[in-house]
Order: sequence, then structure tokens, then C-alpha cells
Amino acid sequence: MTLPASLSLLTELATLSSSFIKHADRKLSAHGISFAEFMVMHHLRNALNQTMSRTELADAVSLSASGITKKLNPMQRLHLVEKEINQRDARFSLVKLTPTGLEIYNDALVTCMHCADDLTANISAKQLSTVLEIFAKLK
Amino acid sequence: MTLPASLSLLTELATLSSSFIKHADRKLSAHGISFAEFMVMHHLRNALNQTMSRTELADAVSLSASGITKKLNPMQRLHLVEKEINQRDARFSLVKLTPTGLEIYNDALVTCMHCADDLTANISAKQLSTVLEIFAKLK
DNA sequence: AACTAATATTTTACTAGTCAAGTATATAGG
DNA sequence: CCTATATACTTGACTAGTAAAATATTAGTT
Repeated sequence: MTLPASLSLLTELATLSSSFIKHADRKLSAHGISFAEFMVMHHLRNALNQTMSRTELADAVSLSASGITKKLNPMQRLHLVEKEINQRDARFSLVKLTPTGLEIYNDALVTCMHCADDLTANISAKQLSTVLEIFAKLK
Repeated sequence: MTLPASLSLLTELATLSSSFIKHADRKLSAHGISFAEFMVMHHLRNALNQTMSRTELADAVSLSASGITKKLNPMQRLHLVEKEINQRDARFSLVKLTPTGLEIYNDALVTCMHCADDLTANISAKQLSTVLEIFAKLK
């Protein structure tokens, strides 16, 4: 009995990402951060004013509300990010990448790009863009 | 400054798989198992004699040696899998899917295929096989 | 056979996440 | 206004994973 290709996609996706994240984690440890922390900084870096609300950020990195709180606490202590109170609504607190955070992000980015290149070493640029197009349609 | 596509692949892969696994976890909870447990049973189901060594299994699901021990313990208590001692080398212990485990796996498989179909609803069969081909080259 | 090294697994101590309950603030309806 | 409800976040109790040390067994050398 053959299984549908869609199921293979699900299982492959899980397996691949799990091993790549572990690989990236090992490499990023040189910068003192995890891949999850890199992802937080990555989203902040590309946000307007390098600032996002905690909920936006949680969604972006697929973490729960409490998950993002617990992830950001140590990052604040290390001055990678800082909290800003929203004047209009004191319930929201905005998270902003600090200059230190930006610096570490930029260093980590180089490392992460090496990881990404290793990962994609056996596929062509065309294939890469094909996969990205298809990824955009998954959900 | 634009980032290389390879990096996007890495970040998209992480984000997609994280949200899909959460989705699958919610659906599979109806069968009393997690997606990670499903993956363990999935690999066992497709193994010769529905039996694998713990190390093989750990590699297959990207878990550490201790991770697989902790994952299998409750599965043994629920009689989803059973331990078999290898006669030739008592260090190895083989893990086998039980009849109960197989039954639950088969039910969960249906649920998981629905998840996989939802996931791939917006892409064609051709695109699906293209992605799988490319996935096979990543590493 | 006895000592060393390698392999497979488990245990221990720790980190990172979840869900549910709790807190603080804002909004809407009477 | 004031109560009810919703929203944004945090805290607490718990689960799932890791790395490193401990244990058990096998294999290789002398």
C-alpha cells in the first residue's frame, strides 16, 4: 500500500526542519543565541522601526503568548531587545531590537546564511525559487 | 538589502513545519497521541517486521538517544510499542509496534492524511511531487 | 583471561515550550 | 459612569526535549 504524497510532504517537512534547526542551533551557539532567538531578531530586524507587538511577534515565530514572554525575558536581560510601552494602549507592549541586538543579529545572519547555503548546496537557484513559490501556497 | 533565497528557505521551513505540527497535534489528540508519537509509529509501521532499534528510530525522528527513551516509555506503558531484547547483542533493544499500536496508527493515519490534504489543498499533484524531489536533495 | 575502548541505553539536571488561571487595561452598553 | 466583556500579557504547573554522566554489554589487544 502506497501512501499519498501529501502525507510524505508532512513527514518530510517535520523531519527536515527538525534536523536543520538543530544544525543551525549548533552553529549559532558561537554567537550565544539559539535559532529561535535568531528568528525573533530576524522578524524584528525586518519590521517597521525594528519594533513589533508581542502578539505579532508570537504569531510570526509560531509561539504561544506565554511562550513569547518566556523567550523575550532572557533576551531583555542580555539587552538584545527592549520593551516599549505603547502610549495609546498600555496593554500592548512593543518589543524593539537594541543596537547590541542588531549587531549580534548581523553577525549571526552571516552564520545562518552559511547554514542555509549548506542546506541548499545540492539544488539549483531555479529549484530554490520553485520551492519558495510552492511554500507560499501551503497552509 | 535583499536576503538570499536560501535563508528564506530555512526560515520558511521552520515556520511552516512548526505551525503544521501544531495543527496535526490538535487533530491527533482525538486518538490520544501526539504528532511525534505518530511519527514513531509511522517509521515502525514501515520497517521490516515493524521493528527497529532505538538508535535507528531516534535518527529517523531526529531525537537524541535520551529523547527516544523518554518518548518510548509512556508508549510502552500504553502498549503501543513493546521492547524486544536482541539475542546477539544485549545492548541493543528492539522496538516493535504492537497490534494495539498498529490499530491506533491506522486510525491516526486517516486523520493525518486529512491534515496533509488540507496543507496541500492549494498546490497541484505536479507541484507536490516537484517539492518532494527537491526535498530529497536537501541536506 | 584481563584491560581498554567502544557502543547502546538510561538517568539526572536543566531548558524551552504548552495550557490554564491570574492581572491589568481598554471598550461597550445600560 | 459603572459594570461586563474583551484584549494583552504574565505566572504557575506541567510536558517534552537536550547534553552530560552513569550503566551495561560487547569487542579488541595483549
